[in-house]
Amino acid sequence: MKFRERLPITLLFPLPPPPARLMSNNTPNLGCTTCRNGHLCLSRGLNTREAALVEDIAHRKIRVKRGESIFRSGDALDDIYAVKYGTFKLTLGTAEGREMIAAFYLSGDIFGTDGFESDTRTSTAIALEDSEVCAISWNSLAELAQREGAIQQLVTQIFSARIGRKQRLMLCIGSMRSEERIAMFLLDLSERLRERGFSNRHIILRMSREEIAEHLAMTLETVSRIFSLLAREGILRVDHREIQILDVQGLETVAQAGVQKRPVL
Amino acid sequence: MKFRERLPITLLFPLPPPPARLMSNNTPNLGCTTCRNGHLCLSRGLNTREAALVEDIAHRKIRVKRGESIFRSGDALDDIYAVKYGTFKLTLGTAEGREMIAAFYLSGDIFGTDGFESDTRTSTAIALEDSEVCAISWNSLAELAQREGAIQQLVTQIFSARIGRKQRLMLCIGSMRSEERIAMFLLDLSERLRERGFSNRHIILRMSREEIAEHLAMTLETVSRIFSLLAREGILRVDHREIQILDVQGLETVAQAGVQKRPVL
DNA sequence: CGTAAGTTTGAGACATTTCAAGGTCGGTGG
DNA sequence: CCACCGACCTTGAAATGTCTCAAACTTACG
Repeated sequence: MKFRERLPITLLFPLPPPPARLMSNNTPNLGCTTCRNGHLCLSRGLNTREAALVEDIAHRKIRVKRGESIFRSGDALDDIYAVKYGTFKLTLGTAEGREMIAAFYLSGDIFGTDGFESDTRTSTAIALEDSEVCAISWNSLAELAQREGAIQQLVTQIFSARIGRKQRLMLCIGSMRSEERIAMFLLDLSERLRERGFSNRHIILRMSREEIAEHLAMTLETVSRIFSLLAREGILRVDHREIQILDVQGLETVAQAGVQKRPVL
Repeated sequence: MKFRERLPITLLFPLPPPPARLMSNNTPNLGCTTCRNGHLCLSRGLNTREAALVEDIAHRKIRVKRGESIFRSGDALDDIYAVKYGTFKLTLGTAEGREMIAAFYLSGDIFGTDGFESDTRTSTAIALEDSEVCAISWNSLAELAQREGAIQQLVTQIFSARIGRKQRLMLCIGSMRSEERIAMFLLDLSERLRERGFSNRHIILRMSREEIAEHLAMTLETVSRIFSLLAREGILRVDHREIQILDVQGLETVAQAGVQKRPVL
């Protein structure tokens, strides 16, 4: 099923597709320097010369349709990716069929950074909507980092931040109740949208209840119940995948302490 | 309370302390090339010349007593560490007081690799027994990696492996029941001990039930109950912190599918 | 209009936590 | 030496949060 905006265009999450003339595969080098994600992506914090170097190795664009994968578990590992526009999920799986979504990636996010110890993908990246990524040859980037200290530092930061993020998610899953996890998830998403220049109060989810559940280690029914609960509390307005955060502070409170049961009068 | 071996010395986990003459702080450069952890640690897969370069920047040794920390959340981030001998736990915490143990590190493990995005520690590393680490200045290592492709590759592998490990733990916590988690934990520990040349059937735990619980996102009571259960099933022999794996295959089965309730005849 | 996919809601089942009590071990001091 | 203490571990019973199963509903779409 194809997802369609049901409202007049509200500038939301994620970035709308660029004009059609840019949509062909192997677009000519458009450049990180002009990319709207520059402040988040691989050229973050670099000077013009350094950014140009990154630009040179990040020119390969790949478009994927909703539901298609960029890489799959078991694939050989050559590239890392930056989301140009769209959204991805990264799924982990075990032999016995347990599954989990390790992360969602928004425009400007870098992904595909695990599995270097075996040169084999251990996860699968799937587009949640029609999307485009910049593919960056890991060898080229490593070579570049070898020559350019600032770029090496940036790569380190990206890896290190990735570890930190996984750890926070782990802590979230391991120690929070479902309301708290959902609140956390929404606040995180909201913040990331804000960083990308969008409303942080008005979110259109690109993922299903089931995908949220798989990410936060719970069932889709529980996700649904929590959304309803938060809506009843007046913290959210929930209309299918369109979420409005009515009470940010309330949501933060829930994230920290769960919903306080109010005494029945 | 100081932990003491209660059995005739069985060569177990972790490495026994080196002879006393090596125990002073700032030991002269003893060298990764002669270190018994060489095959696991920062010189893994390097040739003699490269290993010597690593050796040059990894000469600083720090001893810590049981319960002391190597670094704490909020500290400035200068070094990464390799465990020379002993065991460490890495604890994460949130402002609201939720806690979790993100990892246990054994001899040869590298730790302290998160927080580079802000140059600030986001976790605390505490020794579970009297231990010693090699401190490696991150700046020196980065500089070295800049010149030596093989070392840069190794650093990448270490970071990437760290991400993979966190992901697997996340999957474990998110999708497994408590018996399965404990079985997984023991199998992982067993395998790591084997890699270090010790018995993989006979384990002396360096961590309390509570610490295992904090690591696997459950309560200490549940940990205790599962140990008892697995002992009743004949899979383990449990005597306080001394664990014998009697039935490896059985344990693997539990890790994959939990304990099957046998019908009451 | 019917179907499929996604979502909501309820009721009962279940795993794990919480609370509480008792047990063991090793160390310490009378 | 023995009694006591604190830290740690074990076990039970009740409480609780989440899951499972089931049904009904919505929306998109042929």
